[in-house]
Amino acid sequence: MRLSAPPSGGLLDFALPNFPRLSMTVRTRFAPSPTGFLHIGGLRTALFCWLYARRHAGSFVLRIEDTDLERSTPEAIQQILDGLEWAGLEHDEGPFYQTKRFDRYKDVIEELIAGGKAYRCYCSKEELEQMRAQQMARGEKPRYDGRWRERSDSLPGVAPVVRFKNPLTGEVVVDDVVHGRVVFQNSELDDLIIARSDGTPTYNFCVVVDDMDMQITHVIRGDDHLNNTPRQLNMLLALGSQAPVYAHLPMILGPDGAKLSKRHGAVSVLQYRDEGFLPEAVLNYLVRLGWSHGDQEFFSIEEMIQLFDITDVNKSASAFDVDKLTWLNQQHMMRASASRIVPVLRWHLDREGILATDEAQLEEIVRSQRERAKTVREMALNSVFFFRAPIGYDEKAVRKHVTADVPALLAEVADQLDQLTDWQAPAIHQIIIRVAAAKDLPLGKLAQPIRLAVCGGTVSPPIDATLAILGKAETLARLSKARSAWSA
RNA sequence: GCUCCCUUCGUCUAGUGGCCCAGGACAUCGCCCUCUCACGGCGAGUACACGAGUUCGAAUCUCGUAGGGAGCGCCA
Repeated sequence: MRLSAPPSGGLLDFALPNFPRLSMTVRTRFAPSPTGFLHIGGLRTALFCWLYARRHAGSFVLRIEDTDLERSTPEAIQQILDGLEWAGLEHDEGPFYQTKRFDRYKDVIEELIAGGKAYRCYCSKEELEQMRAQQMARGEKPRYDGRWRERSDSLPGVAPVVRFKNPLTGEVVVDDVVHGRVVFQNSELDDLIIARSDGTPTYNFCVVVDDMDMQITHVIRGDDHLNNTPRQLNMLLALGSQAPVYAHLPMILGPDGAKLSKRHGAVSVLQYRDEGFLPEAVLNYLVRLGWSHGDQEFFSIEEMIQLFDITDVNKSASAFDVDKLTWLNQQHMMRASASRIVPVLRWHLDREGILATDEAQLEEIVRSQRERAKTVREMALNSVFFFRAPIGYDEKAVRKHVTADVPALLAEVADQLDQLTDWQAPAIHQIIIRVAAAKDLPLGKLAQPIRLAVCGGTVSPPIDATLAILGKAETLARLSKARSAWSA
């Protein structure tokens, strides 16, 4: 049985705790909490989950962990959805919202209490705080001491929390795909709260119920969760479920090696889109953080799917390096088909207030600009002159390149270009070198003034290609305008 | 404080006992190409955290030390 995506917003009722797993179809999930934007770390986790599911023809489930009613926002949910969509990490099921599954959690909690596997605790927050403070003072690990574990009475007027009865002895073994065998002593764990005094379930508990209900086979997440795993495993076992495969990914650090946080280098993945990065480049960069395939640096999405394996993932954290991302971005721009880049370029031009409609011209721009731009945004910025005549000329460049003979030289070139019927780069090239040769000038002495005249600056694709894209009429108009500006 | 995790060039990494006085990539620097800017080519410097042990032989195995990180919440 495969679960198909239920109609959006519908209450999920595929709660099948003891339902035997009928197939070994891989099922991964990405489970962000919507308390902020999706950043690069979250995207990498999502990518690994997605790749693993794709590689094994499994399902990638999206689950929104919004049990923290205080901090979850609809805007954050939308941001996450937009980020994943931009990256192309489409999910097969979901998004499922934990807030829509409260009834299910409540049932499981009751089941646990009835089975003697959980109990109500009437401690006040103050009481717990005091307990922790005392333990810390004694140099002990702060943890709940189980004072209500064996009680069955209640405190009138006090709303209790529900705690999971964690085993007191023995050990929990997490066979992690990335970290290997990690052993935890149950004596180090305490009875964690699974339902707050207002009745709402807590994170660690919801995760367990969801992973079980959604029949997740591979839990791939950040290794900041490694410490949570033994608790979750104990609950899973108490619910009679079998454990999924765990893979705890190393964290991504900021450029300086410090933890990536909101105020420290972490930005929304959508910002990378705005800065002109291609999603496939960002994914390529991310897949190489903690994973490698020999010396290969460049991966298409297809190659990633084909080659990625969770068992090859590294254990150590890695620092985010924009320079390498930028290099990869250019590599992807250069290797992609021009038609792949055109819509992105158009989007960035649009943001500059330029409405570009000529598809063929845009393709030419991509072809001539992509090796001189590291991002599509940079490409757009460098290409503005194709759409808008320069409003002025780079002064320093004028001083350097516009000598007394330049106006006459431009007139000569303009005359010859005017005769040209075949407005193509090779023919334009012939004219320019012919004029330069006739005047016994190196090509640069002529190309730079022309460039300055049509672009306003000294940077552009090769001059023949530039003029070819610009078109005959526009080229002649700009040459004429520059000539009069420089004749004075 | 306690528990758990991590440690190869500045950065991402290759490396699973001899092929490694450590390979690739980004970045840096130099040279070449060149109509600008790039792309591209060639080259240079830079790393096995430290200490013991096992072994004929260790980046690779073991132990310890140091450093970094995570968790210990009625946050996720």
